[in-house]
Amino acid sequence: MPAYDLEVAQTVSGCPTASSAVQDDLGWALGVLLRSYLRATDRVLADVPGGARGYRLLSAVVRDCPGSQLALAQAVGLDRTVVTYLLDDLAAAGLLERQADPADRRTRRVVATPAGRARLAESDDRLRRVEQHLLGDLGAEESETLRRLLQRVAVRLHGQTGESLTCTGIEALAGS
Amino acid sequence: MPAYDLEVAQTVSGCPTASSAVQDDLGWALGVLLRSYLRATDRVLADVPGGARGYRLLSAVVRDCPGSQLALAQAVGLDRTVVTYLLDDLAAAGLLERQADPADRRTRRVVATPAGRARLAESDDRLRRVEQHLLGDLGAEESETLRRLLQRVAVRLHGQTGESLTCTGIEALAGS
DNA sequence: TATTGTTATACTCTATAACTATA
DNA sequence: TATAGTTATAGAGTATAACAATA
Repeated sequence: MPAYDLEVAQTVSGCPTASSAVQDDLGWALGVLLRSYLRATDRVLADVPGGARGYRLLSAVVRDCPGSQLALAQAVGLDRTVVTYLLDDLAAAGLLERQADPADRRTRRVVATPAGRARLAESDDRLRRVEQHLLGDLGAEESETLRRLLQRVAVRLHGQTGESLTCTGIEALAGS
Repeated sequence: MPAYDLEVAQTVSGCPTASSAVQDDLGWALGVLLRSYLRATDRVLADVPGGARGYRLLSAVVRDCPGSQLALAQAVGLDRTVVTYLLDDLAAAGLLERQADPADRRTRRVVATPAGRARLAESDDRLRRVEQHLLGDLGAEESETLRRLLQRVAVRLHGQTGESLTCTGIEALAGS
């Protein structure tokens, strides 16, 4: 994925010419798309403490059933110490609570509050709009084709890396 | 881009069910792809000092004609102080040189060495292979379709964000 | 006085390892 | 002794600002 000049074979004052056009390069397209994606999701999740990782955690709490923090950390693919920090912030914002577990007093059961569920629903909504916006002016059919192909590629890559399917796509944001 | 259960309407012990399947979600696919992309490029560029940003810089030096460090920084979208550090490492590795500019003794003209050009060529080669590997088992026709659609989307997004076309796709790595 | 490049300072993340309270 | 959660420490990375040398 080299850097590119605007034109294919532009020659500038004796310098070597660019070998590829922007239009032909997958890496460039992927880069632009992913960059836009990261920027947009970052902006959209600004009101969730911890940003993308906070969202991911909140999402897991709401959807994957509350469990211990350790189980939560593993499901989301974060270190347990990081989870502590993130939960602190999410709890301070009133989006979830740590409840005592009567069975094992070492563990804390993490439960989302109504406010947390509401915030999550809003975030989900915005994220869906972001996705639609990213695809932009593609027609319905093309859009569907792109989604399908990306899905195929992603499913295969996912199988290779052996990640937990419970994790969300935004997980990449953390660079974990 | 919510987190997902494996099944669409799996209900676990009274918890709310997951609302979407993995297969349908663009965000998830983009996340997986992005993660794989970053991992692969990171690995492939490990022998370039500064990693992806070092590569980007080296690439700009070789292809966009050597200029002042400031011009270089702007072309690549990095802070000039970071460029200083990166150039230090690239120069120490013998991939480029800082030459005095007879016209303006404040500026340094950055020029790639033969070793630098060779290293860049290798990196470009590997990056292309990475791209092909990412698309993996898509057929030739599908692969072409995906590239074309991504290209369309990317060109449009690119126009919206007003980035310099000289920048490479890997720029996303820096999270700039 | 403005500009190029460098160096220094501070701040944010992250990762590792200690610590506590239970079991 | 082992585990869940927390807190403390250290390191990398980044950003901001001060600095030296030219113009």
